[in-house]
Amino acid sequence: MRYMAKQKSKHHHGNLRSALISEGIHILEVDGVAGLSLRKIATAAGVSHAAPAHHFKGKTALLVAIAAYGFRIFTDFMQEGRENAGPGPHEQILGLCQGYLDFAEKHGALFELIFSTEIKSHADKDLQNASLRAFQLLEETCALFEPSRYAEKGNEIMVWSLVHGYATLRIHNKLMLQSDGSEMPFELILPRLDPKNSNLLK
Amino acid sequence: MRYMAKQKSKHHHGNLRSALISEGIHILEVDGVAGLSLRKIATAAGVSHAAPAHHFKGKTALLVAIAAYGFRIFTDFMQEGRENAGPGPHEQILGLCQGYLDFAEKHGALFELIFSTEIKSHADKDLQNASLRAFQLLEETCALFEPSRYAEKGNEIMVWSLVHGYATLRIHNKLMLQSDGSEMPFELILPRLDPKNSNLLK
DNA sequence: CGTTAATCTTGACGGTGTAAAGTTCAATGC
DNA sequence: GCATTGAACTTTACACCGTCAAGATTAACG
Repeated sequence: MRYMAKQKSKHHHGNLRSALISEGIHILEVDGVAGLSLRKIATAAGVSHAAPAHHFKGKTALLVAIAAYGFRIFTDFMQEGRENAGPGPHEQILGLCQGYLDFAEKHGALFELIFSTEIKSHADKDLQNASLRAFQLLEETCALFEPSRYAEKGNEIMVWSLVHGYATLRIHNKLMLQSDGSEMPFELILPRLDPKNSNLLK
Repeated sequence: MRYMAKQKSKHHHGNLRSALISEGIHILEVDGVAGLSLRKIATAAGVSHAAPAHHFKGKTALLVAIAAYGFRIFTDFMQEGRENAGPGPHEQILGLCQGYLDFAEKHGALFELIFSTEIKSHADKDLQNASLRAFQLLEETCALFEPSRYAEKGNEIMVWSLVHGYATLRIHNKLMLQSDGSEMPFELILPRLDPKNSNLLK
């Protein structure tokens, strides 16, 4: 259900594998990580509860595949955030972070899944590639700045830690409030970095 | 077992409630969050699987109690990190963060639990107090610096986000490496803040 | 000493992931 | 054209899980 097989049903189902991932993401957004079970996914895809075993080694393997897909959505959000931002280096990195935060807010369960210890510990190639691409997008954006004076990739890891911490704390913390009750905007805690080629235009 | 009741066994067990929390933390360190079940905790405490229901409303309530205890350990780690650091403001905040990171490393499962969405969403008073105390310790340390020019509590939230993001990313990411393969030290990404009363001694 | 209430046990229920065995069916070889 | 093969899926079963209801035990109290 809810998922239209692209090719006419060949064997019994057609393309169960991608359907399971698709249904998994859907259930994730509805019931959260806690409500995501293999049997529920299988039922949603219209197959018996043991059918997924022929496409994924176990529940974790299916979750890993879902997470890899989630990572690509995550990367798209960051990319889009960048494109919607102004051309300046600071605007660019801020836009990327805004995409980061938008994803965490709109796809909270998926965000929780892709950064859960159960998933990241399993060394799946597809997942690692998807995860790496996300970080590379950040690296590209950080390349607009002079590298950190203190350590190689210092800027990258500083920004990544900052935005990731901000995102996770915002999800389950109410500590991020200013005294007037409004939320602390992320741009106010992101340090300004030295733009590269700052001798050209300014 | 493994836990000695302090008072001679009164009813049947004595003080099941605290024993369950204690056993829960122990199992957590051995089997991780995924391996932590109500029945396992009950068995470890030497009672039947339904006994915990008389002390905690459900599994989540027990986990919340464990998390509250974990938050106090967490706060102790930060306190100790501060005390082991030098007297300067930057050394103090760095020491606190080091305690933060030590806790995340040595008590990874507990760290995962206390910041899990399942726990933090439940509004338990004891948990909130324990959680608040942790943040207050950070606020005290940030009081050694001039407040952020950009936003109230800007320093607090910046440091908290930074160290939290660094800790969580370090747990399940291998991206924090410099080109020589060594880990990026936290002190290299923590921006220097303006110490308060900087006109006195220097 | 009898009552009461808290503590804990026992048993049962539906749900979970996983493994084994059986069934269906498309593709392949002759 | 037809039997064979093997993949896809189903059925059945098992151990474990959280939770609930009912019963047993025992401390505390009048």
